[in-house]
Amino acid sequence: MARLDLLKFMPFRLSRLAAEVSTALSSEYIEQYGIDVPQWRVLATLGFREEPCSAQFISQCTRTHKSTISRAVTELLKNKLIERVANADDRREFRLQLTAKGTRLYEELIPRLLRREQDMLSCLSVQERKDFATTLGKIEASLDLVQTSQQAKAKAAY
Amino acid sequence: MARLDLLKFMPFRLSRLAAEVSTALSSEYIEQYGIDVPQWRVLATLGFREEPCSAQFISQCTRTHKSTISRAVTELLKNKLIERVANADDRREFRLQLTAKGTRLYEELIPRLLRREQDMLSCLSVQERKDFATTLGKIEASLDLVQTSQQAKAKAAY
DNA sequence: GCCAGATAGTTTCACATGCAACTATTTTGC
DNA sequence: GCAAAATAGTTGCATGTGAAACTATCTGGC
Repeated sequence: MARLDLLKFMPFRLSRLAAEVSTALSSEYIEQYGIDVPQWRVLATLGFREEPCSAQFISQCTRTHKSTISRAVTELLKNKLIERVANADDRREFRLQLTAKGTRLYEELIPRLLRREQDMLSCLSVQERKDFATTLGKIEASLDLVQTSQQAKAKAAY
Repeated sequence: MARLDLLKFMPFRLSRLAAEVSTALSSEYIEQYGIDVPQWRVLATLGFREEPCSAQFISQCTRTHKSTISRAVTELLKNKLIERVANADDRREFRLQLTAKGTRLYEELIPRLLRREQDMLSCLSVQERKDFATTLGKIEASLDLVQTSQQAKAKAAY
């Protein structure tokens, strides 16, 4: 009879690990700034990219449902952490960018989150971390998870 | 100015990967058997362990909230996939076990899920898989995620 | 033996999220 | 140039989940 040890089953382990890591990390911005995970993803995308982005773009590259992004954007606008400008070329679309306040928050948050990430990986050697990242990359690629705006467009064109 | 590429940020990558893997996998039992993830976790625990388990035990070793497990158990009982027997030693607790029907479903499901897991890891060499599992184990251990019934009890005793 | 606190399990509540329908706009095919 | 299809974004709805309150039972201190 086939048996399966849940604790050694990769999908379960990933799910459990991701949940734990996410909880540990999000406490950093939820408690202190009242920002939730979708809002953080919007800020992270806008802070990293140079130019303003559309909600659609953020949705695609964070792989977060567009309604979730829409609600996160609404909240961030209300708190004046981001602002949006109409796009003359396409009036369905808005360009989103960080406000000065949003940029300050972003710059305050990033070093702390990067430190937390390093803390969580501190149980690994430098080589192990590299290998782990590489392996994750292979799995992501095989599941077609590596989504850039270019690929998103290419896909849509299919 | 510190920047953070979400696509290279481990917490985000784990979250995205876990979600994708979970969706890909759960279609195997959701569509065909109408079983959701918490229900699957209950079945997997009961099928793997020899003896009947309490809901509490399942909750701890799957790290799933007890109310979620409670609801999954209710549903599984309704569908006669598991049964519960009163525990004479402690009448607050019920011992849960698979019914014949539940065992059949379990035995049908396991090989298919294991095959899916292997498919998802097929992009890795044997050595890479081993290393990946080892690395996950280290991170889990450092986050104190490796929960056995013994550890759970030891913790509770603190 | 009894009472306070712990524990197993259930249920209520609040809330986050995905889906689908919707509006407004743009693009495509003819 | 116009109708049909596609797209950006919003919103209503259904559902799943965690926190907390609750019931029933057990345990430990005295």
